[in-house]
Amino acid sequence: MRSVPSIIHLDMDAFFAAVEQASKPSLRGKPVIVGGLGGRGVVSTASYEARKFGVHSAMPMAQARRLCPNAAFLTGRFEAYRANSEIVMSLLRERSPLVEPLSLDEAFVDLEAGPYGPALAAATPAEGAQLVLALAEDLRADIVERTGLTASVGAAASKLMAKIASEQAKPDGLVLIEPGSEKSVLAPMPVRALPGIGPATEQALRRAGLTSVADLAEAGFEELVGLLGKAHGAGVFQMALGWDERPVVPDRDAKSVSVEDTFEVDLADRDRILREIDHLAARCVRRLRAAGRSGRTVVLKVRRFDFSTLTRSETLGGPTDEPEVIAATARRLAMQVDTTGGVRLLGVGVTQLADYTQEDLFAQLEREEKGEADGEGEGEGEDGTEEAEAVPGEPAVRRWWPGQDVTHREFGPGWVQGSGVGRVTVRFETPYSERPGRVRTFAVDDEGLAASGALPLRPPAGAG
DNA sequence: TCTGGGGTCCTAGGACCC
DNA sequence: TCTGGGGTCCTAGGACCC
Repeated sequence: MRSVPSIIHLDMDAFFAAVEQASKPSLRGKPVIVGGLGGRGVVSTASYEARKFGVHSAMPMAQARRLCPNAAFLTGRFEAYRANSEIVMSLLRERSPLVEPLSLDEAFVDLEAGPYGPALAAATPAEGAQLVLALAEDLRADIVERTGLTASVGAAASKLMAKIASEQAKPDGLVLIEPGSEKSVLAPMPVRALPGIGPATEQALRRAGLTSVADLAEAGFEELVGLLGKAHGAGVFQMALGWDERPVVPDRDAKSVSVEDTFEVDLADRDRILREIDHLAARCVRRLRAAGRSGRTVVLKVRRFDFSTLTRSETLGGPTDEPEVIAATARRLAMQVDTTGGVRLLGVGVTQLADYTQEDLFAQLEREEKGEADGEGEGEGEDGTEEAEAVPGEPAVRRWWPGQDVTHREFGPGWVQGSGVGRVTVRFETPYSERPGRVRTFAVDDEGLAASGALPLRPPAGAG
C-alpha cells in the first residue's frame, strides 16, 4: 500500500436536507426532513437539527413525525440535488481524473493521478500528508464557495480507510489516517464500522463472540470464512487488518435499470396490477433509452401485503428497449405469482444490459407491420413523475407537494409549504433572500401560480 | 399510519455442454 | 449399471449501501 494518504473520500453533510436549507432561508438552523410524505414513506435525509430528535435515514416517516413534529417535511427535489452534485463532482475532477462517485453525495478521488501526483510521489510521507491536508481543505473551501454546502473528507492510503476517516470527520470536517496506523485505528471499532458489515453479518459475528475489529483480526481467515462464506469472510478478514488495494475506478457502467412503486393501498385487482406493470415498464424503458442502452433479462419484483418479497425473471433471446416487449414479459411473469391478499409494491427492471441500443429486429418488424407509433405518454411527465390520473369529464386537479419550486405572476419565486382543502400555501423566498420570505395562501387552481425549476444555490455569474 | 427507491455483489442449484 | 468433472448460463434470494 502507498505511503502517502493520497486517496480521499468525500461525503456531503446531510446532503438533501442541506440543499433544502440552502434553497429556503426560512429553514436554516431548523429541523428539515426529506423523504416520502405518503402514508408509507420513509426518511431519506434528516438535517442535523432533526437528528437531535432521533430522526435518521430509512426511518418510517410516521415515526419521524412523532419524534420531531415541528420539522419541515419535504419531498425530494432531485433536479436540485443532481445539479449541485455535478458542481461538486466537477470540483473533484479538477483534482484528479480518477473520481469514483458512489452516489449523488459521495465519491472517492485518487490524488496521485492528478496534477499534484508528481509532488505527492516526490514527497516524504510527512510532507505528503501535509500536502494532502492542504489540498483537502482547499477542496472543502471551494465546495462551500460554489454551493454554500459543507462536505466532510477523509484521507488515507486506501479506499477503506479514507471512508472510515470521512465518517469520523462528519460533519464539516477533515480527518487523515496516517499510513501504517490502519490496524491500530481499526482495532477498537465495532464490527459495524466496516463497510459491508450490516445487521445480519453483525449478528453472525456476535454469535461467535466477535464484536470488535480486533476480534476479527484475531479470529483469523479460516474462522471468518467458516462463519461468513468464502468471499465475504475473506473480505472481512482483509478489512480487519486494514489491508485494501482496490483502485479508484471512474465511470463504471450501470448493470441494471429498474423502477418500482409502493402503493398507498395494497393492490388486489389483477387487471389493476397488470396496468401498473405497463406503467412501470414504460418508465423503465424511458430510463433505459435515456441511457442509450437495452437489456436482455426482464425482472418483475412483487412485495406482498405481508412484506414478503419475490422476484421473477425471464431472459430474452436478445437485448431490447421496446416497451411492448418488456411490458409483455413482465405481465407474463406476474401471471406466475400468487397475489391473493394484496400487493404492496411492484417493480420492473432490466439487466444484462447491452453496451448500446441494438435494435430488436423482431419487435421492430412487428411494430412496422402494425404501423404503431412509439409508446409515449402513460400519464407521466418527462421527468417520470406521475401526473394526476385524468378523469374523463372532469377538469384536471393540480397537485402541489411540500418543497416544490413555484413562481407566482405577482409575487415571484417561492416554494410550497403545504396544501390541502383546495388551498396551497407558498413561501416567497429564494436561495439569495437575506431573510425568511413571506407566506401567502392561494386556491390550488390559482392561475397566477405555476410550477418552476430549481434555482442554483449561488446566483449565476453576472446576475447580480 | 411499519418498513422507499435505486443500485451492487454473492451464493446456490439445475440445465446444459464438452 | 455405485456415481466424472468442470465451466457457463439462468433463476431466485439475500445482504448491503446510500
